[in-house]
Amino acid sequence: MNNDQIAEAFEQIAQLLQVEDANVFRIRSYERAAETIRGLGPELSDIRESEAGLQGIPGIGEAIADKIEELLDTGELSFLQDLLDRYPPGFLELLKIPGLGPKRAALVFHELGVGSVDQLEEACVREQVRELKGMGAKSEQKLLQAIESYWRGRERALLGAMLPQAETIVEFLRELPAVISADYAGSVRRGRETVGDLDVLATSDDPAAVCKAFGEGGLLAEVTSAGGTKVSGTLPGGRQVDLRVVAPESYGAALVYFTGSQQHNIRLRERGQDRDLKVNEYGVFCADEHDGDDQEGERVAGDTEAGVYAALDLAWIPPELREDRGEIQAAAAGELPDLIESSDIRCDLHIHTNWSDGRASIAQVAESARERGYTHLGITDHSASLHVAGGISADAVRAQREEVDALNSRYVEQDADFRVLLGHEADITTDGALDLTYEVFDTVDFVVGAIHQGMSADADRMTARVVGAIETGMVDLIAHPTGRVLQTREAHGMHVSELAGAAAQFDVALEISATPDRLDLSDVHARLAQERGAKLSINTDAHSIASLDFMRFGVLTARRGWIEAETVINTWPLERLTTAWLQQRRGSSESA
DNA sequence: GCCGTTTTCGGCCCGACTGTTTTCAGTCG
Repeated sequence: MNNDQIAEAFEQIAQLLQVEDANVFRIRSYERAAETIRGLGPELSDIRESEAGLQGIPGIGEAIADKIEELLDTGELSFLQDLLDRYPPGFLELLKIPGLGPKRAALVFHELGVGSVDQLEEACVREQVRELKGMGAKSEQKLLQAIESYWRGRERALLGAMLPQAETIVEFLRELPAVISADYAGSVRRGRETVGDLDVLATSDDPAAVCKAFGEGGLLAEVTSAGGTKVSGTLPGGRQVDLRVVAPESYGAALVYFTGSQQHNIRLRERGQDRDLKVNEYGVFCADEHDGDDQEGERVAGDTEAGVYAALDLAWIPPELREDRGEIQAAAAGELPDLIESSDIRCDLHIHTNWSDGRASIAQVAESARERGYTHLGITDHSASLHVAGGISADAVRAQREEVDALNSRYVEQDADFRVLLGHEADITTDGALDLTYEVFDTVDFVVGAIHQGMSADADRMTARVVGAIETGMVDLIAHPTGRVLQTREAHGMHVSELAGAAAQFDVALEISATPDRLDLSDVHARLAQERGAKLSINTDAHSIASLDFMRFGVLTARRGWIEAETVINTWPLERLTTAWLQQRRGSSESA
């Protein structure tokens, strides 16, 4: 079992214990364990064998460690199975309906026998739910609406789809007269690869006016809840949006609170408690000494995020790191990473042109890259064996070479600070061979290795294929290393730790594909790779001009992985990339 | 269930909004 599967088991335990009305702190322990495990780079099976062991992981004690061992050894967990056996198979899905939490799920199950979303819908239509204690006609109606939008929206959406929408909403808010400032927060601001709903924050001296204007502004298909400082609703696509409005002096505290993550916020508030400070979305306050007195203590911070963190003796923590994955300890010790920024990116090294399955010409792509402020660019069309993507022959590669050389000559004549590199995306075939002739290898400036076929093989075989390609010394960069496609295809089992080790040893870069439905390596895997000493490369894998804009999603993913600019070859000046790295690598592979 | 050089027991983040309520539980983030 891999880490995600084990985390999933603990999430299910937490949910079922909530339904069973268990101790809330016991539930929190399982939730925290699940999130911690999702954020781990190394596999639990490896950690178990290490010196520190499973209980060396924060939030993992004896009981949970035992359960991890059982899962690793048997693939099953009797404790979870016993819980699951008490409910019908579709029961956990019920908890995904907004407005139906664990208490009401237990209620409809025990009173009405409802054990799935379908059955809940039926019970609402039959007006049975309104008869239950604490429920009424209105809650029944809300549940029906929630079910409908659940069917429409399903699960989480891709960051690539939601970030532009968040920006649109923020623009709208900023134009309202009553709004002083507005920003998006939540998981979009943290750059998570998928997003459940949008969280937006505004400051104003007249919050009620902002809430009213937002609710009536036409952006929302439906308003589900509206108060004086908070509005919730759904976008036309069914996606939920929450707006919160606070006074300017609370802006920083509200931004921290609303950006999360939940676990990060809990850590901050605990840290506040240690210092006799109360942290909430309005600010940081001296904890009140007097019993039974509701008066708030003196405000010590709140208008800026940096002030809030400073009050807790912490450096400001970039939003992408706020996942309770060690960032608070790092901030306390002054050891936060110097994260890569979009402005550090000088090139995109994985781009398809109309020589294979891309839409634009080399010259068009190059011009577009120049406009984006890049100083160089790598063209990488598919190798011959990838017929479905119009893979190109050795003759075609030679013709590309001539075209690229001619283009570069023009840049030299124009005294332009821009060059095109000719790369080649060589397929790693099902038998582990590299679809690359020496002729092509000698013609191009660099080679990207990638798996596009035979992805159902097991983890050992998949890893061996890619490591084998790395060991040829003919590959400079591994594209979308684990092969996952978000919400479509699971990562093929790949031992990323082993892969990163080989990449570090042979000085091969691993890609963070910036394509929104890939983001592969993931944040967690990228962090692991950097820790193992591997170089990384952030690329769009663009097949059109517009897709060059995906770069920022790759940068966000890298930042979530604690990646510094130095690790990423796209931040290096051209000379360093070509002379100091590519040519040196090729020299060493030829002499080997 | 986890955690701790003040603690191995007794703590564990904080607030808004809704609907069904005569004062608050449930849900959400």
